[in-house]
Amino acid sequence: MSKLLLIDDDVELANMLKEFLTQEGFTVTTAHDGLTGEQYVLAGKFDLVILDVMMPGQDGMQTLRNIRQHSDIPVLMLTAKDDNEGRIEGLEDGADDYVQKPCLPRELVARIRAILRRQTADMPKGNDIVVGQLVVSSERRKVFWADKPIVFTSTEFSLIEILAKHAGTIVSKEDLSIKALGRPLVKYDRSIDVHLSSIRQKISDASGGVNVIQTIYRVGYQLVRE
Amino acid sequence: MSKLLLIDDDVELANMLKEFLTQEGFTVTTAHDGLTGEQYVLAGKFDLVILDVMMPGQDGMQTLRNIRQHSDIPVLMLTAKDDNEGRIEGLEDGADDYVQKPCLPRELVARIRAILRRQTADMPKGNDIVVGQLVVSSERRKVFWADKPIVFTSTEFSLIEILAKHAGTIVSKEDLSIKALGRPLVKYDRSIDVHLSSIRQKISDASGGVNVIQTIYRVGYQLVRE
DNA sequence: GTATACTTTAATCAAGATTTACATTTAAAC
DNA sequence: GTTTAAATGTAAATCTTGATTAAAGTATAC
Repeated sequence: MSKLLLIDDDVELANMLKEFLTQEGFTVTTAHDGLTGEQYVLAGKFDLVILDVMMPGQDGMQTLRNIRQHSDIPVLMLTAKDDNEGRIEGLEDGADDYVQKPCLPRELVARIRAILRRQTADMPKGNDIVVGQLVVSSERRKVFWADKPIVFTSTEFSLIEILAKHAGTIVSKEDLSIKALGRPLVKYDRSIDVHLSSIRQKISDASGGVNVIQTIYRVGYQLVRE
Repeated sequence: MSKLLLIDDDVELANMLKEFLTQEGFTVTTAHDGLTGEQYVLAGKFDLVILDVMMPGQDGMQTLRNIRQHSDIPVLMLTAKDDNEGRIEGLEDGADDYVQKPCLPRELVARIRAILRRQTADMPKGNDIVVGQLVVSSERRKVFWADKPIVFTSTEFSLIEILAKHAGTIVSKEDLSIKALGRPLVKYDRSIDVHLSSIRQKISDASGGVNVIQTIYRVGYQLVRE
């Protein structure tokens, strides 16, 4: 069954949830602060993380960002009532869903199952993302155009990987910066533009002039399905 | 059950703890100074070390560093109240957790179990880590490429072991330094680079030109499954 | 002590990321 | 339509990080 990591400073609540989730057939590990949680994510092979937003020390948002530096694991956030700002912030930083605290365990389970289902549906074979002729292998960090390898640098790969994951939808430049470069976009920062330029060049060379990355002025970029 | 090594100069306290931990199902060996403790670590097959920071002669920090030269065994440190500096220093030097003295035996047991659980999550099957043609035997501290042994130094082994444990995911250079060398990465520190260079050379020689260690620029390294 | 194996530092080169600079495009205001 | 300010594309310069080799420092065994 699926392995969950529960990060919450409230030990009592965590144990209660753990008990309930275990009964539902999940394997649950708990961590009671953000830093420990992060280490667990890197070490253990979990399928999903449940992360409390409000924690002393390193809070949930920061933990989420740190986790996203290294891992694409689905994250479900536990948030205080009506914290819509945090909700939006978290979704931008890569959270997969939200549940309000205090929560009905049953709802929590339903959302966990929904995310896990979505996850496995998203990625059919291995970890390869296929968009038309373009194949992005997250596992090997390699990219192909119709089986022909394209050599990308590390940052270029991160960018095309993000675009490929969200193929068909628009990703903001801000998002690209945070997720691929690990820092927010500042004024006059042209890094993303330059990297995208190189990526387009390389894909164009490999494909014979195809441009799969579309610019949406003042909104972002999207990888188009041919 | 798990075998613990308790290193503490306070004979009376040590015996008390030993008794309690034994009742909890652990097998406990005691040492009353750092040097003796170190020898025990190297000699015996322990699962975890409980180490007092304040000891006459060689103190706990030094003992920890010495242990980390040769072993990745989990270490839980016993520290004086509010010694946050030492706490940070110790974590940087590779301690797995902290407990304040005087401590509730029950909390100690909980933390021991937490560390051991985390540890076993790291190593799911047997003790040999197999990644493609590469076999890393933690027990014997030996490495093979398709049954052909490769001779690694102690540090090289620690590095490839860590990478193998996290095969398929990225490990930061900072993490490698802390876990393999037992110290944080400082500016202009090229040690990890040099060791990785040697490791690559040896694996390449043994395999006939294969490079299994991938660099992710400014992020870290990962062992790829071929 | 001396020899040996190992680790770290130093130095150099190569690869990658970011900034700069300028051309071009876009959308809105007039 | 024309103008304008902001946003984007891209080439080149600059800065940062990684790879590799050799040399210097450390520890260990004999």
